Amino acid sequence: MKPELDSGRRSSGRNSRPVLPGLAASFDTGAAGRESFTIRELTREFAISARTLRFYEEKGLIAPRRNGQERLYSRRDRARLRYVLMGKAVGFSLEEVRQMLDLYDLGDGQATQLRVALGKFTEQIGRLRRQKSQIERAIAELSRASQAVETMLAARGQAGT
Amino acid sequence: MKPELDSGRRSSGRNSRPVLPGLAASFDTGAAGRESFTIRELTREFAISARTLRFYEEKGLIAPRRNGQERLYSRRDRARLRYVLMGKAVGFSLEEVRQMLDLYDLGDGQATQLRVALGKFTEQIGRLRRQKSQIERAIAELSRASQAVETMLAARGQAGT
DNA sequence: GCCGGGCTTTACGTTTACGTAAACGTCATT
DNA sequence: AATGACGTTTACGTAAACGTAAAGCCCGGC
Repeated sequence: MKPELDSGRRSSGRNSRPVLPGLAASFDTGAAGRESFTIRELTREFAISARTLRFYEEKGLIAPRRNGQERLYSRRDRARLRYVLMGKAVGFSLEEVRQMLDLYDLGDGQATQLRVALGKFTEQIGRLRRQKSQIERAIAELSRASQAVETMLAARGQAGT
Repeated sequence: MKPELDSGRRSSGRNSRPVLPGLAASFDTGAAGRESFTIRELTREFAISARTLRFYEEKGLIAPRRNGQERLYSRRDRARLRYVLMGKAVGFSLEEVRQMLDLYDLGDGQATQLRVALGKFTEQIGRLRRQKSQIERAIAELSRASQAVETMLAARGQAGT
């Protein structure tokens, strides 16, 4: 299954300043002050399930520290999460997002990493454009079909009169 | 997994007269003359695998008669297949296509059936439009991000000089 | 002492549309 | 008899991103 375009409905006030790599992370808008967050807080802020957060952790996307058993998310974890959600929203798979995050972690903001990310963005834009034109074709096709059916129905109506 | 928009690359000459319900089926263009087809012939004509054809049969989309063990596809089967592929191409799931085909089979071209199909078309157009605008948002987002990264790279370049 | 919440882990289930063996039958060649 | 090419059936595997139990730990409250 290809990564489904996320509906992009985040609920973080109006603070979401979407950009992406080494950008969203550094700006770290919203929820100022807070030092760490519980899993519930994040589920509420981003409107995702706890399962989802654990799943992301399992996939190596986020790595909150523990207070005994409990997960404690730092602001950095939260930033990464936002990055993940934004990545999803623009159609990246979690795996792709992970790769970019990993790169980003290596040496902060190195040119190479920026270029890699840029490449991925460009690629993704291409994929999206192709998808878009497919969708446009499909819409055109369906519109034609609808027209045809409507015509048929009209004919029936006439005949029935 | 949501039904992925098919690439829509059928190879049936230039004869594909796409419309859809009770239309494509009746026109039955191309490959004139032939009375029945083997599984291989259809795989070649429509560029799909034999597995796919058997799968469609398993799902109740096509029901070729048998010559012993061998499947023999009639022109009607072939028309249904084309309908299925076109349905896929505009984003319907096989299940949805099956429903429409079933309807169509009941009483040929009844107004009710046409209306049902029309409803599905309209719905699907709506879904596609929503997808399209999501994609447009994603593209815009990614373009912005690319711009930002390029700017950063440019800054690096400058700094390095 | 028990109840309700919230946290945890492990692990199987879901969806869609096939791919991919495995294993065998049937002809026509070679 | 062996090799291909084509056909068949049964049935498990795959991808992506979680959902959904099931079962247990720990805490405050009544």
